[in-house]
Amino acid sequence: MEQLSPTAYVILGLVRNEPRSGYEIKAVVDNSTRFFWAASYGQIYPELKNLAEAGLIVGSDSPTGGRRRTVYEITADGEEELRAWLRQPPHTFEMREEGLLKLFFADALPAGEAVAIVRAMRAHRLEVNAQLRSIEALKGEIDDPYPKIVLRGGIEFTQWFADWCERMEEEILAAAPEKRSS
Amino acid sequence: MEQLSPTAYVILGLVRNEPRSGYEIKAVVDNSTRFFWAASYGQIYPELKNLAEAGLIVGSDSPTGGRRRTVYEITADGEEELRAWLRQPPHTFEMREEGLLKLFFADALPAGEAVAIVRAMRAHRLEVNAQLRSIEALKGEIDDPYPKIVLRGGIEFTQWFADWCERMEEEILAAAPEKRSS
DNA sequence: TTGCCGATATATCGATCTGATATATAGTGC
DNA sequence: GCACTATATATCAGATCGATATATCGGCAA
Repeated sequence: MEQLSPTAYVILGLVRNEPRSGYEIKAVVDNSTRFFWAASYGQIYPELKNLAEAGLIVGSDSPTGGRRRTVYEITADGEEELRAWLRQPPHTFEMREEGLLKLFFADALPAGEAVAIVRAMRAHRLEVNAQLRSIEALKGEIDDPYPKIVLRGGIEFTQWFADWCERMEEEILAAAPEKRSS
Repeated sequence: MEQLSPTAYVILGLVRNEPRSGYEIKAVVDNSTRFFWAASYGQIYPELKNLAEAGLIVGSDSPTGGRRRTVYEITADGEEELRAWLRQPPHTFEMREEGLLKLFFADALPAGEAVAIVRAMRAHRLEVNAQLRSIEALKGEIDDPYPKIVLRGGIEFTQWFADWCERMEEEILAAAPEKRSS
């Protein structure tokens, strides 16, 4: 166990307060960390085994009727490992935005078609913004303040990005005014 | 050639106006699209072969002394493929921010230690902001407006993010005022 | 002029990660 | 009884990353 991946710490963090199955972890990730750190089954299940083998979590069988089910909870070693990671400076900062990539190369299109790209980006960001707002509405009662801070950050960011797209649309139209319509 | 990856279009876009070697493509990516779409040698060289095989680019030997060197340029088919992609709505929007992940789980740390996380995020964003500004200073003369728009977007975004970190630092300190020092 | 360093150039590989798919069972609605 | 969805685990091809290997070139300093 030389070095855990950030995804391993997602799991550690999510089983810290309550025991969870791999399926539940995936579901929670898809409603929370997904927006800045996604995880797929292909990562979660093997990682649960690694972490259990390393003694950072322990699994226990907890079947629902005839359907097998293993829930994991964190160990004292796991808690220590999680805190140690939290105290290290973060290393990974990545963004993949196909829309910005298209905008970057928009010169290859006839003048005026670039607005469609910023409009698509704006629409997508507003959609995510709405998703995050509905998550916020659901989670009003939780006491842990940090997930709330991060969630509000996501809401503010998607709004900022959408506004930037709007400004860029105007700027592009100002340079190619013949496409003002539509 | 069922479906090209966005990285393939990065290559198509970058060899569109001037012939470039794989090495040059990597260097240009690292100073431009890296901030929203990175590419490694492990992608670029195999992809150059795929694209050449598909007839979207053509390579020609252009050695420097005894050092072999292959530069690629786009074909008419490649230009068509690039434009067709630009007209499709973007699909990929991903972000991996280890700092936000740590902030999300900061409740596992003693009160007050969360400020270190937002400070580290802020410092990193300001660093990237400075990098982008120096790139902007170098590229003042280029006429293609779209890379400039994207670059300014990156500058504004990193600034916005740094400011958000600052606001969150104040908010966290307001909740745990005993850590005001340092 | 020799030696070293950094830039140019191509290539590869293990590890990670994604997205899709496969296989079951449980519960719900009709 | 049937269809459908949710729960639960698992796997795999392909994409990607980060690091490393190999080799040549140009410049510069001892």
